[in-house]
Amino acid sequence: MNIENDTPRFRRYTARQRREMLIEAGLTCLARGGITAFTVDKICAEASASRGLITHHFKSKEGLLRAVYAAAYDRMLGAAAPGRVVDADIVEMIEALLSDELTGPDTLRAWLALWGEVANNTALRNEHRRYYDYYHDRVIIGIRRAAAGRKLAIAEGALAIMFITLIDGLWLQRCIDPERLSSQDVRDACYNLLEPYLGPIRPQKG
Amino acid sequence: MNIENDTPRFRRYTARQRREMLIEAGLTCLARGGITAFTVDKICAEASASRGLITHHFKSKEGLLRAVYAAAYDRMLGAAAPGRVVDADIVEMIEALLSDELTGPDTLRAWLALWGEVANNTALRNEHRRYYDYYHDRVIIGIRRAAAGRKLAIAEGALAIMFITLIDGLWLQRCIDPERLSSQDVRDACYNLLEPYLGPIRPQKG
DNA sequence: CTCCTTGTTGAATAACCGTATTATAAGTGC
DNA sequence: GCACTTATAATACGGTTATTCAACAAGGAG
Repeated sequence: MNIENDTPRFRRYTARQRREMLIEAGLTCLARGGITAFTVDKICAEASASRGLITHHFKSKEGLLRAVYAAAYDRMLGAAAPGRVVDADIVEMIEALLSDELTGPDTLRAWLALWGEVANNTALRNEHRRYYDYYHDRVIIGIRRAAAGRKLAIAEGALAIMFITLIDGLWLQRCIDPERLSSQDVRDACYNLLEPYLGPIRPQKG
Repeated sequence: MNIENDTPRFRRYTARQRREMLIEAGLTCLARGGITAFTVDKICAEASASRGLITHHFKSKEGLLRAVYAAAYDRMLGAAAPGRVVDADIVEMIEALLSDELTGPDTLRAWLALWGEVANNTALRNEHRRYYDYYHDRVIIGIRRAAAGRKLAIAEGALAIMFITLIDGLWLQRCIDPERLSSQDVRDACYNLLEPYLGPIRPQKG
């Protein structure tokens, strides 16, 4: 039939490209309406793809969700841990974890939806633990360096737990009600937590 | 017809009783499977009620969700703020906020699901703000009392934000992965946060 | 130009969703 | 014991869900 139509009916991407498109669309849907909006129809519409593709590339919707979770964590760790914070400076780590890139409302809403799934999905929780361990280790390294040559009045591990927990809480609050905490409040909280134990680390203004 | 059957076909509760049964069932479903499991069918099955009752008593499923959120917050504040902590002792407040009653896995999973909805539902967010303001005020009172007669090196409001945020983060982490943080880790984090600013407040063992 | 792999489409399906509606009966006031 | 209110049950309905599957076509290999 449509021999005369010279525009192809669809674009054929590589498997890798299409997977990334679907993951990105999944994150967008999570940010837009939580796990309720993480729907085959909505995701495929967002990605301009047909319904069958999620099954084809990820075996199931659940498979896509796992890939989305891994991608979200990779972005967070990519911004906060390796590369640009390769020498694990705790101040750089704080600034990275509080950067607009990681704390935009859409990103945080997606995280909140994913956390909810981790709490209810054993397979996802195992994935979570691997990533969390890596994150935790990076923070400890940063704290250890910042405290170099000084005697800490607290175990590094305990301080790392407090720091990570505070970051999580800050993200959660900014997610639930973005207008509540200013970005200055958020930074102050981080430094106020660490400085009693690490001494002054707050970067000078200007 | 069934005149001979002397056991009534159903029990007729007061509106107040039935509402509480449905709210309780709603919380159970949220804890069991997140917002995805907050379903008319599942809730009514859990409450041993028929499907029409949610509409009848709450006008809509959304109405029940609002009631569930209010009930969850009332329980939290009831345990942590008034009555038993009427004189706003910060240590009692910490112990109440970390009590098994408030930090059981089911309770926390329900909270996580509710937070996800608050982030996506404007009507719920307004409700949230009212409760949160009250909670925040109680914490500030507790901090002010603990610091009585001493000069704080930090604003009460800033410390209250840090404290509330840390509690939120602790709940979140225990919710995502309950085996991660021991209850001792959780208590230590709270006291480690406050003591640099308030001085020793940790209760002695035994 | 032809074959073949595989990314893609979209209809079909069965299960489930929330709500509206109707009939019923339990409890209350009289 | 009668009438009335309303909590309850049960069904029906339109919409949405995830998944399956057969047909299709894009693009590379030869």
